[in-house]
Amino acid sequence: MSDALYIRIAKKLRKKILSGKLMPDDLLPSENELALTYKTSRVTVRKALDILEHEGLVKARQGKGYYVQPPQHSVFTLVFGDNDIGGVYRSQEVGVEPPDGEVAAALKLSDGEKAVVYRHVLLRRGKAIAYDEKYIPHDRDVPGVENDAGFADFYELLRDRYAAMSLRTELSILSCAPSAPAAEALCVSADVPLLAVNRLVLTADGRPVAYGRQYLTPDCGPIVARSGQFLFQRK
Amino acid sequence: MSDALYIRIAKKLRKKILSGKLMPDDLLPSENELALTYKTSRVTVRKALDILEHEGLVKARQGKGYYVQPPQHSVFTLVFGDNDIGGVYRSQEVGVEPPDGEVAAALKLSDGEKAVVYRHVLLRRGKAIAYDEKYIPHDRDVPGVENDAGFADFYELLRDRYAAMSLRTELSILSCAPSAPAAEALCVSADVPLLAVNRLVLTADGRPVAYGRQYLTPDCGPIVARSGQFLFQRK
DNA sequence: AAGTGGTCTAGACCACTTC
DNA sequence: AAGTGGTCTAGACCACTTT
Repeated sequence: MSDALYIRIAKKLRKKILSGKLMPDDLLPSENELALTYKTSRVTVRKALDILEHEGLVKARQGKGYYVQPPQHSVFTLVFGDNDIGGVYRSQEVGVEPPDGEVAAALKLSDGEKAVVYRHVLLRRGKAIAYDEKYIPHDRDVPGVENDAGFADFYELLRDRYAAMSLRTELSILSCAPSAPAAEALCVSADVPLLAVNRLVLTADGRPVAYGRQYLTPDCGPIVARSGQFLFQRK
Repeated sequence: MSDALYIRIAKKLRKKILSGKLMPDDLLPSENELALTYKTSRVTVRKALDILEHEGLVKARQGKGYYVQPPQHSVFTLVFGDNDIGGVYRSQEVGVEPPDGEVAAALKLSDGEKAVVYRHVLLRRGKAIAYDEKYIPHDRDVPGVENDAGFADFYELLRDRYAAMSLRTELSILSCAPSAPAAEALCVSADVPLLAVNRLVLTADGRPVAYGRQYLTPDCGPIVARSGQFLFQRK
């Protein structure tokens, strides 16, 4: 191991925790003890412990010490792009419409307000496997209908109006029978169960700015999530 | 703000990024510049930048500087417990069975090997809203059938054999029509689309140790995921 | 050569917990 | 009072990138 010292210390402690040598709620050696053990400074030991704390393996309590945390078996990371089911998008239509009730509620539109709609069908090997609808509140000041040829994800569509870093999304996943337009676009009968993925895009302060619905056929395969929080690469 | 200095610095920089004052791929001031600006040491500035790097807002490049990262709009955090759909669990049956093909494949069981099965129905306000099956490879050495009265999650069932911290789980979410036993247990007809959540529990080195299937009726509501990585509480 | 981040030290003082 | 983690300093040297 030619890692930095604090990486090596973190690895050794992590191994003890993952192997069960240190069990949940156990107390780790104190920072001073670890500094003596590894013949280093307290600062370096703290860097190692910070890593484990970020990974959720350990929690520091002032005046007490570092405790091994019980595992978070209910937290999963799901990678699911607006635009990465895999396949070719074919634009179905773009237009300005009065939205249906679900969309109006999600976007908090009042009566009479309209939305720009982008509808696409996703093809894989020539077969329709998903149907995608995107709704953005219609704003007379903004040229609403753009990019009707290619496929754009939400953040491209909203780029001119919102800083990319300021938006977040809530996904809702449910099972449903296809709606009439979806059944037609996907060429499936009404009894094929589809996976519906609804996407609500919000500003940092919670105002809805866009709403999307995707209907996935069984050909898309399952949506997969892995336990553990997403960790940004720490070399 | 009576936060620590490094927290205050992180907040100011974070605000500039989220508001769009600093855009993706922009270069932040160097550590030395920031140390001068905030009249502090390089170490304290680094602590602030570390936070932003963990949040994925910024990335350090040696010899160059800190760059604002493009947003990760495809990464979501899903909280979905083995046992927290909400409601009361009623044990249906516990037994040792030859598993069906899907289960045998997931658990990599060879022909003739059996599995301990736990079946439960989840009730909410007296109504069946979910059906739950758990499979654990049958091992003669281990008392397989235990806890048949109450409901136990996977990590309780596996606690005696595996250190809690050493296991991870993969979820697969898909839409399906109910299987015959599920339809019967849930009292739904075969054309109600259900959400199926399959759960594969693995050791750290990838050996499967348990498999579960949950069938959720529309009454369970959608599965919800939020964009952004799960951040362990950093006070 | 000069500037950047990456690692590390040997202190200091504070706030909190336990005895 | 003694031990714990929390914050902060003022240096040092290294590796990498740019000029």
